[in-house]
Amino acid sequence: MARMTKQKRIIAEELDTFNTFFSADELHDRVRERDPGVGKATVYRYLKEIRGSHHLHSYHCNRRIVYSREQSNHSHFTCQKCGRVIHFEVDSIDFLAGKIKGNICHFQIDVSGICDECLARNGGGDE
Amino acid sequence: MARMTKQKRIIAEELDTFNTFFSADELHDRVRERDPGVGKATVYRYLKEIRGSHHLHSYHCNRRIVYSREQSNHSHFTCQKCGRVIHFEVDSIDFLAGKIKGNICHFQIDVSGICDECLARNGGGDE
DNA sequence: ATATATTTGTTATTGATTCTCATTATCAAT
DNA sequence: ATTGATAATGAGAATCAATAACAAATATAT
Repeated sequence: MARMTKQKRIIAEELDTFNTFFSADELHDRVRERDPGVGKATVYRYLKEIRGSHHLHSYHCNRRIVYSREQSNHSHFTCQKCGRVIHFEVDSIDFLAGKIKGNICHFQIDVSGICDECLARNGGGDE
Repeated sequence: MARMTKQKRIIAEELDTFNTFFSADELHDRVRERDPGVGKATVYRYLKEIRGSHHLHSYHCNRRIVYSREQSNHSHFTCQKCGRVIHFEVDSIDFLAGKIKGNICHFQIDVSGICDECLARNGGGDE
């Protein structure tokens, strides 16, 4: 069973200062401002420990793990040519009805394709 | 402008032998069966070159890039506790209407939360 | 306070992807 | 067929977030 430690307390408190998405590394930076001795492995371990609870949600974005305190439906469109990422929000999860067996912490929609600008430039790169 | 080469031809042909999702590494393996000299960087470069065309779609899954020849709406639910991944299909993209400015090659929905089994085991890991 | 199981920090690895750069190949125009 | 400009290649190194290993330090129940 998990034990509370000085390090975890600091990490938990600093975690609470984020209002938006953050990475393990960003959190580690804030933690080290208070205690330079805390190793990044400890941060990664703690995040893994509490993710999935209502305190922390995690998901993938551009091959990295990203965290947020609030449940979110942050979704994005990525251009496969130029790599540009455009965020958007989806308000309803009705389309998921009946598909998930479990407790949904959050969802994200990942759309990829060719953005308008790249389409204008070379017709979509399919020539 | 892109030039056709012996290597690209082999890669393109082997790519066609996949009926489902595949990774760059898996493709590299098949390519090397025909020409052991083809480097992995060439495979990665070619995939990057043609992805987004109607010949190849790419998306992320668990911090890796995965490819498919067919457009797909392959979506999944990942349990944040046990890591289990459950795939499902979503038939309509009506809910994306008006949100994307560009040409949609494919989309995926990434749901995360706690699966039924983990919920039964420890109530969601939030204690 | 003692025992013991967990946690920590350091350091080393992993693993997919990208970069480097000298060499080679493509292709349009001679 | 030859050339020249430039794109492509292969081998290996670099990157970079995330993990693993492990000895030393700590927390909690007794």
